[in-house]
Amino acid sequence: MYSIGDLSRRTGVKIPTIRYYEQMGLIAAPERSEGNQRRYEKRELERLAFIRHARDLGLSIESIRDLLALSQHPERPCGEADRIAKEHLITVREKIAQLQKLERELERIVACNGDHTIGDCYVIRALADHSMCGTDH
Amino acid sequence: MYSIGDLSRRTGVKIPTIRYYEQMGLIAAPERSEGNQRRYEKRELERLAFIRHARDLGLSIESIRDLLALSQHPERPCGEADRIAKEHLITVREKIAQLQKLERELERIVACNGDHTIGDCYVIRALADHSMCGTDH
DNA sequence: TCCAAATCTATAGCTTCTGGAGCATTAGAT
DNA sequence: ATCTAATGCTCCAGAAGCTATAGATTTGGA
Repeated sequence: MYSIGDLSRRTGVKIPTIRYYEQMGLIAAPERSEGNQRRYEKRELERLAFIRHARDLGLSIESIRDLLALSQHPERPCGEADRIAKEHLITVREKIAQLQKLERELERIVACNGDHTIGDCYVIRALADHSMCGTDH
Repeated sequence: MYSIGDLSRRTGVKIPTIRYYEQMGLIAAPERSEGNQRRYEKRELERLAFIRHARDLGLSIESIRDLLALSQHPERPCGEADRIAKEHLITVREKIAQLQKLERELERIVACNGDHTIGDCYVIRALADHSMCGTDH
């Protein structure tokens, strides 16, 4: 039996976050001690670790809910789980591409060395005038 | 004189967002028409375009507030503006690196082709068992 | 037994918007 | 001048995913 604090330490999920996940229905409401404190079993530790890992990978609460539901049915085909992961991979790749565009833009903007005044600062001017951009965004 | 709708069309910032920026103090409360509608000048159009551009580059409202304050003082040295942009570039690069780690992880996980069952699905197992990961996160 | 640490509930706040309800104003056509 | 469709107003709630606070209670160890 783990207290909520134990669970938090073992999974790295903060205590209020565990309670939040319970509220969101990602984990079931656990048994309570005589004094009404949450008491968890190993099963719930594993489930929370699963959630933590998926969150670390950037999956949304919604996707995780779906994956957890799927994992309750080991006999079903896994195409759906595969689809969720693949879809997420696509969004991750899009995000990377987007950020790399920003990186290039910022690199150009930051080329100013800070030894002059705001009046002719490239950072400020570049932000004020979109037409100075190299890429579209 | 622009109405809020004009401003929105010209800058690509949605109307409620413009009102939100006003509330947040990024743009000043403009003049009003007799009937209490917002009426903007070119100055405010430019300021909003600046904000839009900076947001597109991912700068926080706080950073933008600072940059706008700086731009009011063209005679001051621009080291601070430079610092804000450089700092942002660093966080962008960190985000990219983080996402690339996730990309590699997801690529490995997704290698499953969806033609079997949940019971032995690599997606599900990889999420359940952190030790299957190639990288730390 | 006593006390500090942990936990409880309920609620509000964070960030950056976005959307809706219900009503008022405006611009353009007639 | 009048009508009407589009636009604007304020206020409030919600989205995502937590985080923090307050004030009360429970727990575990000395």
